[in-house]
Parts: sequence; structure tokens; C-alpha cells
Amino acid sequence: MTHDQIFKALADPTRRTIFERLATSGHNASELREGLSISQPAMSQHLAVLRAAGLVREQRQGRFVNYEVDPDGLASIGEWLAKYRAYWPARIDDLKTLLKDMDQ
Amino acid sequence: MTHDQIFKALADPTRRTIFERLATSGHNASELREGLSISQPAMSQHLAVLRAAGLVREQRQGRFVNYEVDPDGLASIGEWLAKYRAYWPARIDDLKTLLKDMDQ
DNA sequence: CAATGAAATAAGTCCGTGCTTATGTATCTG
DNA sequence: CAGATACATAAGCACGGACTTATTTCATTG
Repeated sequence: MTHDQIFKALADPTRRTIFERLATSGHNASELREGLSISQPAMSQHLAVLRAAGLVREQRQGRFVNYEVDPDGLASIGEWLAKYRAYWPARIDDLKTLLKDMDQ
Repeated sequence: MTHDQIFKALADPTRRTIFERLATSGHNASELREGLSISQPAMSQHLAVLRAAGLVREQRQGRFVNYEVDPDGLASIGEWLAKYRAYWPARIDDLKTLLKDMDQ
């Protein structure tokens, strides 16, 4: 769950698509393949990378394995980003507004 | 300046080191090489990737080219991250505190 | 206008990684 | 227990990208 693993995991467009799909709701590996023209092993490998990075976590349910976003990975990016917030003072207000919206 | 370029740029540990060094203060390409055991062209190529991603911007000063953090790239990560903030409600307060601290 | 020095580009090599097919493991069901 | 289904692992291939050395571009300075 290092920053290296996280950024490498998100550097692949297919994995970002998977991750963004999981952000909507949890899915098992087969469901995640729908629309993406990749083999079953390819999906399994992508999920392994995302899991190792702490971006996604699994939950076995019988024959299926349900995947969902792992908040830890996101928080880790947030912490990395926080170190450089000094560089976007002009946008802080936007972010504040966004956080306020999310409170409701 | 797509998310793809940004994440790919930050996926390389050498480029993250360069970026983090620039976050401290601006440097020219030669200064950035100090400590890193890579060739001059390698640094030039890394800077080109970071620049294309919008993470860094250049400013020619005579024979030297000074590089500094470009807030646009960081803001772009922030926006990407914001889409998934729903997944770390427990940490929103921490972030708020951080933003409040930065106001002063 | 040489000569020097900083940085970018060219060209080529090597390794990591994302893909594939084939096979193995795990769980449910008849 | 046999078969089917979901997923993981193995092994190999092919391409991208991070490096290198060599060369070019650009600006300064004698």
C-alpha cells in the first residue's frame, strides 16, 4: 500500500475504469468484465494489483468474490496530495465548497 | 494534461522524487540531477513527461531553464479524488482541519 | 564569430508489465 | 462424487517506457 503501488495501479487506464466502476457500487469480477474486452485472467490480475495497492478490497460470497472501493487507498492519495496543497491556494475555496456539499 | 498522463507521470519513482523536490522550491534541470544518479537526457525526458502532464512548468532564464510545480496538475488530481470522497467520510474532518490551518 | 555550457532530441537497448492461453483451486448443485 | 461455474495462478509473448550514448539546439561570453 505504498504510494508507488497506488500510482502505478492508477496509471493503467483499464484499472482506473474498474476502480471508477467500483466507486458507483460493489461488483464481482465477472460483472466488472462487462463492456471491457479483456479476458477473465486479465481482470483477475488487475484486481490483484488494485487490491495490493489498497485501492480495492474483496469479500468472498460463495462462488463469487465481491469487490468494493477500499477507503484506505484513497486516503493515502489524499495525504500525499495534502503535502502540496500550498500550491493551489486559488482553488481551496472550490474544494471547501465541495466538502460542504458532501456534508449534506 | 489528462488523468492518464498525470497518473502515468507520477507512477515513476524518479519523477515523484523530482516533483517532490520542486515542491520545496524551484530548480533548474542541472540542480535537480544532484543526488540522483541519472544522465542529463534522462532528467530532461522526465521533466518533459511532468510538463506534458501539467504537473510542472518551465521558465527559461538565459541558458538555464527553471522548473516549478504547476498548480494545475495538482488541482486535476484533487478533482479526480473529489469524485471518490464519499468513500472516506471518517477522514473528511481531518481534511477540513487541514484546509482551515492553511487559511492562516 | 568561435568556444563553452545548459538543455533538448535522436536512436538504440533492456526490462517491466499487460495481455494471452492453459491449467489449477474453490464452491455450489445434481 | 461428478460436473459446472467463478476466480486465481502459471507461463510465455509483445509492446511501452526508462535508461543509455551521441548529437543538436540555444544562449552566453571571450
